[in-house]
Amino acid sequence: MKLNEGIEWAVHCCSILASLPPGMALPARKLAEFFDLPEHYLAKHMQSLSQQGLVSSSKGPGGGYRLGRPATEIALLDIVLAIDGPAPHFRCTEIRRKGPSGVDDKCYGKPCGIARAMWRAETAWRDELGKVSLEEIRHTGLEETPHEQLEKSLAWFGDALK
Amino acid sequence: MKLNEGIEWAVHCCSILASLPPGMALPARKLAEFFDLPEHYLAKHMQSLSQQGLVSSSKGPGGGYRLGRPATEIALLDIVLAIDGPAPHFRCTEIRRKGPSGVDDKCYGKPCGIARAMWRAETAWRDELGKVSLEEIRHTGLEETPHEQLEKSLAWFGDALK
DNA sequence: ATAATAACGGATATAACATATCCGTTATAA
DNA sequence: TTATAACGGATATGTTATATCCGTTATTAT
Repeated sequence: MKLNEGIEWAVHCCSILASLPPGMALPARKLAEFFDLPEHYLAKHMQSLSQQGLVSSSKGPGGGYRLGRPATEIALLDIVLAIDGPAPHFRCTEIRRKGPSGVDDKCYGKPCGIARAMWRAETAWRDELGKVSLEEIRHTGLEETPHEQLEKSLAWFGDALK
Repeated sequence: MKLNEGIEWAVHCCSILASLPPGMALPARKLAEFFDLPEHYLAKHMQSLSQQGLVSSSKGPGGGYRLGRPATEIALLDIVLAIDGPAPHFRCTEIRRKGPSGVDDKCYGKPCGIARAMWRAETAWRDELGKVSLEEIRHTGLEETPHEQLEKSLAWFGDALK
């Protein structure tokens, strides 16, 4: 199993948006260029973020994306779910009911113990993602970005936002 | 993202094997029949379990699969990894290094904070799966299986093991 | 010995999903 | 009026999961 690559893209893009001067917006085109990503496909992911309210969008020249709420109030989990969708990764198909020994559906109460255990693990995963704020991501990212890259980025965005 | 359906199959099958009288083995054919699963495909998954030592196999008539070690010493995590493979779900493609502002690879020390956060969540997931033993799965399963199904199952396996 | 069973590995076919592009539409700013 | 940019829908492509089939080897029962 592999997580959607768009998750990595979306988190990085949100982190950039979190560092944007208030009032400014970045179009998907610029974000794609900055990370060397396929423009149209990234645009699709940005639309998913927009639908969830994580970013707000404005059309037309000078338009683009900005954060939909403060970076302290966006969890890594929010971004992951926006891209990956809300469905649990483990899907119980109730094979315990199938086959020659299965009995009527109404004999089974709660979901089977195997599914419950798998879902508990998924809850632990989500909880961990829920603890991380976009602000933390942004801060750590800034701290750990090489100086040279930081300068190049500032210059590039300076030009881009002209 | 969706987890391999074979995980559900494998855990259920292991749970059956854990209830098998010592010395007995069940062929993939019988397991597939019992859960109404595609025989050859299930056989592939059983081979994965075998490669990891979770089950041991014996060829020829009367042969089949049995647990490779006591159910108390097999974690749900072991089964999940045997089927799903050891690779992490989140794969960092290092897009931070790409694009016009990226700098030389050796300027980047540890993996980026986003990947680290994603991997922390995955560790939480694995930890939770590591806490659950096959013996617990088996016990819970037995307790929650409808009486009628239990009787049918015993009869069916009785015939099957003749 | 011979026949039947069953795991095993490799090759292949099919279905589902992720990845990626394209197009027409709408909104908006210059 | 023109250019920009988000948006939604349709489509193409690639990759992975699902599923089957085959020949081989080991083993048991006849």
